[in-house]
Amino acid sequence: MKLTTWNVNSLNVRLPYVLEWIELAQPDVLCLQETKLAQEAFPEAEFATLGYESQHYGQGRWNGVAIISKVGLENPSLGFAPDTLQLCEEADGEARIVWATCGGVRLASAYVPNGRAIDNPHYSYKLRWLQRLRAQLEAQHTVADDVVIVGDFNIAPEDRDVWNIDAFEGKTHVTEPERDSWMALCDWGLKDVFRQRYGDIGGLYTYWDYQAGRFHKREGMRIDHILASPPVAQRLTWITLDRNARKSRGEHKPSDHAPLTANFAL
DNA sequence: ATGGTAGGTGGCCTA
Repeated sequence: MKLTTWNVNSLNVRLPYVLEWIELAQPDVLCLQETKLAQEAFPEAEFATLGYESQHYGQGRWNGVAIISKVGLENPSLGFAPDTLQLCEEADGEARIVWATCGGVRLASAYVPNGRAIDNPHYSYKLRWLQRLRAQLEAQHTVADDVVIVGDFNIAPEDRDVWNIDAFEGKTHVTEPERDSWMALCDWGLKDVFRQRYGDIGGLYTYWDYQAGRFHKREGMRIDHILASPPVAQRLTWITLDRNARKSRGEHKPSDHAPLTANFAL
């Protein structure tokens, strides 16, 4: 199974680019974040033409996540499961996670809240959101299951996952509570399969800010991730980052994130 | 120390 995660920063703007990329890369499953589309505005037919089923969870304006699959798409579920509500303080009205079973794997496409700033209420929302993700994992799965959570986590797990840790003093994405929330997912049993494959290598990023020429200066962050349960992670054959997709090409303007693709012998 | 850019929206917010 060839599985891709990609924060497209508006599927409305990016659709031609995404369709072209699908034809070139031929993923079995493509998980998107930041579609910024209302539920009814999702271009389901465009993906169906290429042989893919899809499940979108959108609210328009902001957020929006999708799973697009040519290896089946069963038991879709939008948002967090109701039975984990009691484990957290609040319902989540934002369209940030969608689940489906594709090719025998229980998959989630997730767009973790950004956090904005440490003193912003959105930061504590981010931490609670991650807590609830862990709670749902615990409530519904065991580590022996084939479970994969992919998406934009808005967390750089280690210092080498940003271009210069000193530039992040007092900033979100690298704080201890965020990294603790990340570790809680890893402690449950999920594996960061990019890190599994690339060991100690740093300087490999999935996101570059549009501002200040960050991409051209190679100043990025590794914040998009593929987390797999042990039975799936063991079957990783390769994982690759399409950095070229971050470049402008002719008519195409890029997302600020690059697609990350893992292949599993499934 | 600030701003730089991109996208959606509607007379700024989010990233």
